[in-house]
Amino acid sequence: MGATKSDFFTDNQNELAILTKALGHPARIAIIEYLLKVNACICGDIVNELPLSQPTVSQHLKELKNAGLIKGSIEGNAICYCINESGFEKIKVFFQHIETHLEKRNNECC
Amino acid sequence: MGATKSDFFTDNQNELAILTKALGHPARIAIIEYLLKVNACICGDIVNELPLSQPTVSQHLKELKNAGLIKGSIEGNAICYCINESGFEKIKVFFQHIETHLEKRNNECC
DNA sequence: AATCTATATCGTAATATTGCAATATAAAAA
DNA sequence: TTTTTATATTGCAATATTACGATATAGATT
Repeated sequence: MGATKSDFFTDNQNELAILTKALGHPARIAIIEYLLKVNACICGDIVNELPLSQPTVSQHLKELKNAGLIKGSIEGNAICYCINESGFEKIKVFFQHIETHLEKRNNECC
Repeated sequence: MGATKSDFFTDNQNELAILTKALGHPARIAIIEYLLKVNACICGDIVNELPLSQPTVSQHLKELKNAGLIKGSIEGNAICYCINESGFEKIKVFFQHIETHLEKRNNECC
């Protein structure tokens, strides 16, 4: 027990959960917001920006990258990070789906 | 160690993290999708729909409710659950913010 | 009142996440 | 080549999440 029963859910449900879970931490929201502001930066910039140690920031970056929300490219001895649009595109589709449903039914809730 | 340093982030960052974190599990994505489909239902319906026990479903519903993504109203001895639009509205604003930024900068990434 | 139905809560085990010091890796600069 | 700079990885402790059996709660039904 304790492990998520991913096998019993659809690929789409698991994929969406991975994306939203990756956003489910204030540090990672802050990283995304920072990347939106500066467009691209290196890990050290984020370490200076956030109240977290370098290993912790590196770990959060790894999670965002694994989820497909950011991408990093080697730039000399540093790594340049930026938003990965395709990850956000998938979430966008999900929320558009929600929007459509909510607009149709006029909040005729229980 | 181990606890999230919420105090060091903005209210908005923490709020967004709570909302996205609540969506960060395939069972909870499945619950939201089911609620979109049927508009409103009781806990037992979701238990029949998902491969999870009643206590586990009840716990997931509680998390979605605490995050502000669903709401429940007492209906006899059952509880009727449905989508809470205001929660999704907040996430929508965040993603619109992202959209705007990504459109401006023409993916001139590193 | 006794029973049924529907949910919530408690307790607990398994697992995952968060955070950081210490250390490893690897390219750049001296 | 030694040192500096930038990032990743390892190891570990604290905490949180996931899941469910057992049980509690509370309204409906008989």
